[in-house]
Amino acid sequence: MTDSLFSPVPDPSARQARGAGAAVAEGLATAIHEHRLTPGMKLGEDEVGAAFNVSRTVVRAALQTLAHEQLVSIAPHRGAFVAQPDMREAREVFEARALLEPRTAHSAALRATPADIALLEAHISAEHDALAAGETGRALRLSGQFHLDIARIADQATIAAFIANLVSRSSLVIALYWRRRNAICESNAHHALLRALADGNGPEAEALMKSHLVDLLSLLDLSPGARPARTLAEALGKP
Amino acid sequence: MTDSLFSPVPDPSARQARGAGAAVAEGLATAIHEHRLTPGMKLGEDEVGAAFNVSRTVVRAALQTLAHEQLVSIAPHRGAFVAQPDMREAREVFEARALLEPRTAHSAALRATPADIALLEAHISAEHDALAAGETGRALRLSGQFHLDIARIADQATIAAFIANLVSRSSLVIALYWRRRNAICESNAHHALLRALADGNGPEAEALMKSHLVDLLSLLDLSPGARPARTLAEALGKP
DNA sequence: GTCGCTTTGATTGTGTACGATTTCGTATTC
DNA sequence: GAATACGAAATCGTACACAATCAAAGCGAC
Repeated sequence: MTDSLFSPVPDPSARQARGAGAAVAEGLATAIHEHRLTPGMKLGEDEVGAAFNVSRTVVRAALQTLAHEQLVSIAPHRGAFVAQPDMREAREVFEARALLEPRTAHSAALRATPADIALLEAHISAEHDALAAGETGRALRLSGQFHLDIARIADQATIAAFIANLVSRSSLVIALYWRRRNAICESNAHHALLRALADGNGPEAEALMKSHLVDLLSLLDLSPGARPARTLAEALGKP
Repeated sequence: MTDSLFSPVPDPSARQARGAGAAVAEGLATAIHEHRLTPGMKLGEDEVGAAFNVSRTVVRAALQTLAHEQLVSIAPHRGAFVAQPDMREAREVFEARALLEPRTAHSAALRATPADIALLEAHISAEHDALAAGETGRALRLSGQFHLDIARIADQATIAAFIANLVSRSSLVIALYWRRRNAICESNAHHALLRALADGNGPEAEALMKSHLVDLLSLLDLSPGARPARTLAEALGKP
């Protein structure tokens, strides 16, 4: 059952650094980013190990890695689960992004080379294609990659790492608190951002990024009386 | 030999959550923060395990935790070493702090309760005492704790976690690139900050924090032709 | 029929053993 | 005499096995 989830690993040659543990972590992370693993799902060590054909030792390392990125939460003697950020954490994640990413976009606009622009264009195009093909999971992951690449262009590895963490967690937040399921077609913002970056227009890139993130936050349902997440609905509705 | 380094763990009841691994990580982290473990030192798994009376399994988990916080760097098949951030990373760490902490101080000033102020006062006092007693390591760690507590008062757990990471790494940067060894007596800045926080003066707290961080950065020796760190000098001069 | 306790099952936490890889010391050769 | 190649020791990476712990099922009492 879980084999079908993990076997088509998108990038098998991603990193083999530090053994196979990183590969497992990468596979699980992309599965989470693509919403094939939804918040609250249990990640049993034997189960994951069987899916990746590795032993529990390496699975444990991978889960710990993901726990440090706060993509999974480990309950002592209970196991690892895909994290379920509460509304407070959800708000904080986007607030932190609103604090970090605009200035990063500004820097990126001043440093972007034609090669960078081409890479971003390819990303947007791939995202569009995935969306057209109905693969909303892939589209969502590529959308995150877009933000991540901007941070990388800004050439601030430390802040880029923070943004990578926040983007990952945003995927969980979206899975839990997204309002309208089907409409993720706000790639206009990405197009506008790309234009500002290509023009080297720092202030505009900064403003566009800020408004983009505000828009994203406004599309979340963080009303105080909202559902306490679909913990049981998901856990019981799936198998 | 290493037993003498680790046995007097400052806070044995810190967290026993998630087994003993967290305790080992905490012990190593405080040792690094207090500059008792200096950048470049090797952290052999058996060695650390013997020091804490735990097996390699838990040591490995602890080292991986610290590696994710970038306090130690793990070289495949070589072992774990206390991280040696290069000058670029050193600059980035303080740039990131300058981006995050001022606004956090602003928020903290608006939310600080009398109990919070008392806690900060106690921290400053303890730092002063440690400095007077010649325990520069302890003083340095407490100085970091001061910044961390401000972030906690601001009630932004996500950003506070980032700041905690940056403060930790700052300790490594200071160990490597500090200019004048003996003069760390700039606790005046902390006093002024405390005053602004107690008065609930957000803008002043923000400005003070910013200038404080700029001062700290200016006290580092990040000239391009500086020494390539004291890797061997420290490793050979200590024992 | 429902609540509480006990037992059983499964899963995680930890320790240990074996294999792979690197490194350091030594001997050999140019 | 210096550089290189080889061998041995040490260390890390992974797998497996046992013990501790928790959750749920089974049973009994109210």
